[in-house]
Amino acid sequence: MHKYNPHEIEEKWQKAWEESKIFKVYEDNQRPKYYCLEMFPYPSGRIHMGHVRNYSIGDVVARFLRMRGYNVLHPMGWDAFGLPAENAAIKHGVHPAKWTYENIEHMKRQLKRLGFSYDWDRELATCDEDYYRWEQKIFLEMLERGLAYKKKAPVNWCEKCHTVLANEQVVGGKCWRCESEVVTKDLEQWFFKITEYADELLEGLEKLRGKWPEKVLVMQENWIGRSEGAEIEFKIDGLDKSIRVFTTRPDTVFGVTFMSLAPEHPLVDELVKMHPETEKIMGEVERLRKQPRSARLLDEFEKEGVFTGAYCINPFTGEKVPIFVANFVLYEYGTGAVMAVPAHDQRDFEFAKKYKLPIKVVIQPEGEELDPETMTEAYEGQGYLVNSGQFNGMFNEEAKKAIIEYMEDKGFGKGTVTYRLRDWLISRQRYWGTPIPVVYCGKCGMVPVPEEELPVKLPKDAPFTGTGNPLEMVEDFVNTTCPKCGGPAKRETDTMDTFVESSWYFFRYCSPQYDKGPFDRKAVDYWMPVDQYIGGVEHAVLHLLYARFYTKVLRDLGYTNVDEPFSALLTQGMVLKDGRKMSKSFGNVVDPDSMIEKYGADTVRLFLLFAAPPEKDLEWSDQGIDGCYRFLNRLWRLLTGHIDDLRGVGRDFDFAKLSDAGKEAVKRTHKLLKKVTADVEKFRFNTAVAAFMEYTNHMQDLESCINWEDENELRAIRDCFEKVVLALSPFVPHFADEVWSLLGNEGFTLNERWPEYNEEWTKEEFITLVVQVNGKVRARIEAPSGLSEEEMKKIAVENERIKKWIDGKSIVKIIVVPNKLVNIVVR
RNA sequence: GCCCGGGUGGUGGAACUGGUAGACACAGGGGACUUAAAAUCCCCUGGGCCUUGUGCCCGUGCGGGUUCGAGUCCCGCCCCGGGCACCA
Repeated sequence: MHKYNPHEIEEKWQKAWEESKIFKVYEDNQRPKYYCLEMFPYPSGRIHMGHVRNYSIGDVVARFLRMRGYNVLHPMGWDAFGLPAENAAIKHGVHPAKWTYENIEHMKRQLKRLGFSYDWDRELATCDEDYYRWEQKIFLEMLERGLAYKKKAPVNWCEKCHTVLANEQVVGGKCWRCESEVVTKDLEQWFFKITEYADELLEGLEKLRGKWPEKVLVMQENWIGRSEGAEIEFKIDGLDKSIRVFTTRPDTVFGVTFMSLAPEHPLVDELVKMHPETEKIMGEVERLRKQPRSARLLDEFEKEGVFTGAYCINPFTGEKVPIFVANFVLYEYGTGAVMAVPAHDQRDFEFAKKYKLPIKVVIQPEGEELDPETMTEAYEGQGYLVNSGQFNGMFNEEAKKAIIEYMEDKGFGKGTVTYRLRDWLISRQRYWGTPIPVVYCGKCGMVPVPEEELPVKLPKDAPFTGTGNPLEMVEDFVNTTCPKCGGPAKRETDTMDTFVESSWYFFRYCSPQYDKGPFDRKAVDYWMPVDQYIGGVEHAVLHLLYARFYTKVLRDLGYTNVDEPFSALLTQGMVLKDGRKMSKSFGNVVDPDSMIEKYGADTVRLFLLFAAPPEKDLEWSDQGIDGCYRFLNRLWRLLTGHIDDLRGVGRDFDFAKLSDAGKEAVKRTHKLLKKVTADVEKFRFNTAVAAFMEYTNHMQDLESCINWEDENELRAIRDCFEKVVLALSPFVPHFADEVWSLLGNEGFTLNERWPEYNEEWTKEEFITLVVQVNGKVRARIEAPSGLSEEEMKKIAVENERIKKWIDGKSIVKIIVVPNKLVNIVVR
């Protein structure tokens, strides 16, 4: 008898799979397609446990569906552009490309050691010219359509690193890398017009309800932040201009007592000139403008404002309203101007108290009299309008509509919708990214690089000094000729945010070598959308929103008719050690390689599937994985213990002629198959693995009772074991293929059909009849299954132990749950 | 503050649609085998009580409620995790 030797068999089967190209897939209209995708990794150097968990889950799904007759696309690749590569270049002098490709090499070997069923012929790296050239082409088309544009915008800028930082790279107002203060700078930056799709991105979420985690849907909803309201124009007193405000509470417009403008608002300079002490006020405004944006966005940051000296006119009341500049007003949101109603907005209330501005109540709640003199906070609830002219007495929700209608009629306002979502800033002043394919000509201005000149390649050599954008310093790259006039021109040196690459890689997988466009329409029509996407919840908004947006853009550019890329989403939890995320700094990293070394890949995969349901965080346990290894050894001994007897016999057997133990074994097997099938369908891998363990325990008990001399019995057991092995295949594929072959079979379990179970044999002959008296369990009785209600009642009532509880009492009623339970209600 | 999750033994987690709470595993205790150890196998393992039984009582964050019956449904709290947050 062979001992379970994971390393030997894993190496053997991985080689066999590779040689037979078992994971290669093609479009095939004869079979239903299934696109199973896991988020591709950043090639940071080594695979970590989080990846192994993610990909183990994906592999079960892919292998299961393939065995169920689907044509499964299961690709893998590399999200290969990004800052760590450039940091490595700065720190160790390795070229980002060398660093990245070496990491890919290593991580690919690690993934292969884990036995995942990827079609490696579809592998892609986003830093390949063949990949990013198509991204440049799509960019040009977006530019043409106005979906990509350049504008001056306030951004986070680190003086020391001489580069723009994304919001998430600003930690507590400081640069995450050099810890120097981040300032706000107005810079020309490239944006994608994601706001144009705000409504569609919001509505699209409805289609995904039930198939994406609710949490992710809600996060995207919040992020998009649609709010309905109105825009109202306030004329400036003594100036032929007006201020437009956005408000969600047009019903409170009669309560406006001042106006707040964002410091960046373009009218501010002009208004301040109306103040007698222009210079002093301008100084104050400048001070507010210099407050870092990141700090201004914090809740605790002190709210302050400056009176501009100017007034505007409330179009409803004709009242003069003072105009303030306030640091809490965001220029990017709404119109950058807010009508302040201190009685009904807490922020305005606090501001009014601070600067001693009037408070005017215009909404009265029922059964309560609001008095501006005694109010301690704003009343933001509903009520009836007062002090509001012809709208007095109206319920405020009604008044919203009436006031909007009135304004639209008179032409100084309208109902409108605003979003929190901003356009996507995609410029990065970094080397290791996709170059933005435009040039600047002194004569022609900004000129797109013609398509036939793509790709705009990253220059191989660039100085990685740690300051400034290396691309700017490569003369050969920067200096070029204008495609329009042939004159001297400068290249754009910004590269694209790496989230752009990950926004369409799933399309590229469908035809990764296609050289006539980003992807082959036919292949995409066949494979897309992704049927099951699996990855970490940390991408709930960023990547998953960008990818949805980009898909809609590709659709509108005519590349596809898919408008939601991921039909279903599973967000797996993190892998923790000692209750926290694994990290080098905390020294609690468990290295997958060392675990594979110790137990083999199958054990590692099995533990990650068993230790927690996929969507929950998983606590790594050295003892836990040990338990999984012991289980596989026990299972191995069970399945191979009589292998020489089993190998020679057929599979057809006569159930009726089996021994009791044989019958029991067959029934256990079919019940197991039923349970595992149902669990895998629902992604409940942890309970599926538990079912295998339970099965193994029971079969060990039966082992000595089974008649190993009887041919019919042997045939039955062989059939059972083969079915079990097939069901194990998605979980522990090397183990399964080895036992499959020891049982005398050719080929791979992955090419076999998922085992069917016989419903007849999953039925219990006997049940435990639970008898309750007044809802408390008082007896458990072994009884044949399928009894009628009357028979169950009879058994219950006549039971000795039950009699004790019901004698001398009157039975009020008896509730029967067929095949399960009887509850006798007595008084 | 708002919005999502979640709270079950010493631990990770089970429990279909309201019907036996604690499957499976880990840890712990006891035993078998062994000169010994490892490996393996067997038994016990939520708390309490006594009359040691096929026993009784309590027990799924807390307090109420609905129901013959609640971990599961409803109401009100507490705690933990995550997300958003001066968004007008």
